[in-house]
Amino acid sequence: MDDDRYPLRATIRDVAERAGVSIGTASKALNDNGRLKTETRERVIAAARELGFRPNSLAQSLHRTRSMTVGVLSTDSFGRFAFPIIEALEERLAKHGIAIFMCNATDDPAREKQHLDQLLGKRIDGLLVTGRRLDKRPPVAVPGQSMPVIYVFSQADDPEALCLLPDDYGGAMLGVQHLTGTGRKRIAHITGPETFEAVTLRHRGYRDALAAAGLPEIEGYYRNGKWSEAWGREAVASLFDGKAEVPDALFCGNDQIARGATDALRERGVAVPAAVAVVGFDNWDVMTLAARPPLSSVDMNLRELGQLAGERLISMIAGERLKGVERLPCSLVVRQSSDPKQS
Amino acid sequence: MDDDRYPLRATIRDVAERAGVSIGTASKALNDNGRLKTETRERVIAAARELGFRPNSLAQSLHRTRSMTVGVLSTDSFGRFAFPIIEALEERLAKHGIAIFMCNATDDPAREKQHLDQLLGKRIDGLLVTGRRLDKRPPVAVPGQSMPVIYVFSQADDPEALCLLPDDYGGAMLGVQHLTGTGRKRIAHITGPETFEAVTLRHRGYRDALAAAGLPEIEGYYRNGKWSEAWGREAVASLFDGKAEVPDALFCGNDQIARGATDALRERGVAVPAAVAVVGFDNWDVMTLAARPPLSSVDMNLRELGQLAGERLISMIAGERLKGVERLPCSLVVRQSSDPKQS
DNA sequence: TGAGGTCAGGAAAACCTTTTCCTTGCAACA
DNA sequence: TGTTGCAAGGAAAAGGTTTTCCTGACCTCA
Repeated sequence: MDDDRYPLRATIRDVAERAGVSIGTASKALNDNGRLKTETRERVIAAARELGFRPNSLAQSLHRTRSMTVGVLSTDSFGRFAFPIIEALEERLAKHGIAIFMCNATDDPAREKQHLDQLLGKRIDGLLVTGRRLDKRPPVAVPGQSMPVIYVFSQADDPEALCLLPDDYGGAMLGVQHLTGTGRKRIAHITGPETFEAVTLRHRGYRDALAAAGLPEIEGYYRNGKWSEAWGREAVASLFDGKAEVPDALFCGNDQIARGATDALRERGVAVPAAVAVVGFDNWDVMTLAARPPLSSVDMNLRELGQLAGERLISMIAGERLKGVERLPCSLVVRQSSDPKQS
Repeated sequence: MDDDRYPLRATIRDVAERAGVSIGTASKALNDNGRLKTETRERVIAAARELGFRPNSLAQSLHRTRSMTVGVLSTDSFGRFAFPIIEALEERLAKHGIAIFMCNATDDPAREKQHLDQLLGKRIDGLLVTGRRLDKRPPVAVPGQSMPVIYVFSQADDPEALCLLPDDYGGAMLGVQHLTGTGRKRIAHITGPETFEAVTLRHRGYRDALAAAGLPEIEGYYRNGKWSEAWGREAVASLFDGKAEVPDALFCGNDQIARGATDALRERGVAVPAAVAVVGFDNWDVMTLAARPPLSSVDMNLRELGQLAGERLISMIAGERLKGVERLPCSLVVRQSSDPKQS
């Protein structure tokens, strides 16, 4: 073990020495500041390169008042939804030289506080909170407006907060309008538990889209259950078995339900999409592409949501004050389960 | 916008002033160092609390030579596999007060270099590289042993590097032994493309387990294809349709293949597990629990892998030198697809 | 009375950069 | 010749914290 330890890094003092200038001058040369002869500037830059000098951003941050880091606090052990968001966010911020601290506090307020303390100590320039959207969460306890906070795919119980969400209502409209527009008249909605705000919003979208198409709501065609394939199969059983009149389309609350429903239909010998069209929600390829036939689905554009969060965060760090709920439009991806012409 | 900007944070100087001591003394009081009267110590601590003081960890890091941060560089846009690993790692490191910078460089060397530069500037204490394991990746270019690097779920083409991987060979043995142990004689292996090292390792495990049980390898029972449900269905078709002798068990390279296979068997009226047992790989609940019947599967213990990575990284930061390939055992989760007695 | 010891806390260097303000040298101008 | 003006670069403060070393004050023992 001796002293073959990891060696020390070159500092600007080493660079200055090697270039034969003062450290102030070296700094100016490297940052393209001050009044220097081009020759001097180049000499410093060469010295820096030769030494593999890389400025210590801790020291820089200490001086400037920006750390060029933000925190991402994820409740809901960064699942399938948080991932694309965070990935897009990271990509967006990296372009501005901002790095992200990743923290996970699975609905444990104590761990959340601990993480928050740590992040505050690291002087992050902003904070992004994400997590499952069951209901409004208590706002993060950052001391007295000390930094911008954005909630993404998560809603804070605080009118001053900025929350970025997918437009569940509009997404549902989109899905159902696609079905009404292709001639479906008896559209059922099989979805998750009503404890999710998204469920009630999508339900509203469903109803409004039916109304807009002049279609009646049919008794028993709105079904709440779990977010699982098993529930999709079960719902199909209760909607179809022994019924004289059956749906000609299913709008499902997520792709797992949609897939379960599709499987159940196929096993009953009901043709999809000929007899019944199916549209899911989430556009999760693992489900939509593996289903037979592949599923049409509403896409929440989570990557766009993450990018938007990045932009908003940058604006707020620059001083802008933003608040309220902003909803990003969903889009519809049509596949064979609702349109036989798709390949 | 005026001056309702985000206010300044209290520094240790404010704390010292309020407690009527020098800043050195304040520091000692807060860090439980030096020789101080208990009364003084408590006065400082009280002052700190009243001001909501939180030490600036940038300044601390500047002084100590540890930043208490590590970088996570993920090629493979942190997919399903990287997630549990990173989550467990984060949890493990958080206990030691170490935060992680999350970077994503989807197989783009330029972005990787850019991220690396940024991380080096931030003086991370260590680096963890993760990503899809197709083949050995070129080692990360950290200048001259400047910090510990660990590859997890990824293998570097460098004998000096430490690589942490699941024991694919042992995992396959485990799965196949379970099948031979429950009386299966004709076990096929349906798996992914041979470009993955994991595929060849698992294949070896499969063969050795057969040999250990005194079973012959059967011509055509090892099948390479894609990692998809569709391939699982297709493989079953070619193994069963029009064949006089068929397998009595399928060991699949991942859960998607296993699920596709199970679906195909059911649709042919082949009873699972009565006539054919199925075992998957990955233990991905989205697949294993939704399949009918639920799938037995080999679990790579990715969370444990992440924890292990955290421990190793901490050791290496403390000065220990580690290298070589370390493989973590897999475990088997038995469900109905291979054992009718399971619920 | 003085030498030495302990206790409590202060002063200042160190960590690495950036930036503001100064100094020096030299040319141009009256 | 003396005054300006400018170019080039140095000195030092600042940013927040930790740590080493130092100073007094008080006590003990000879």
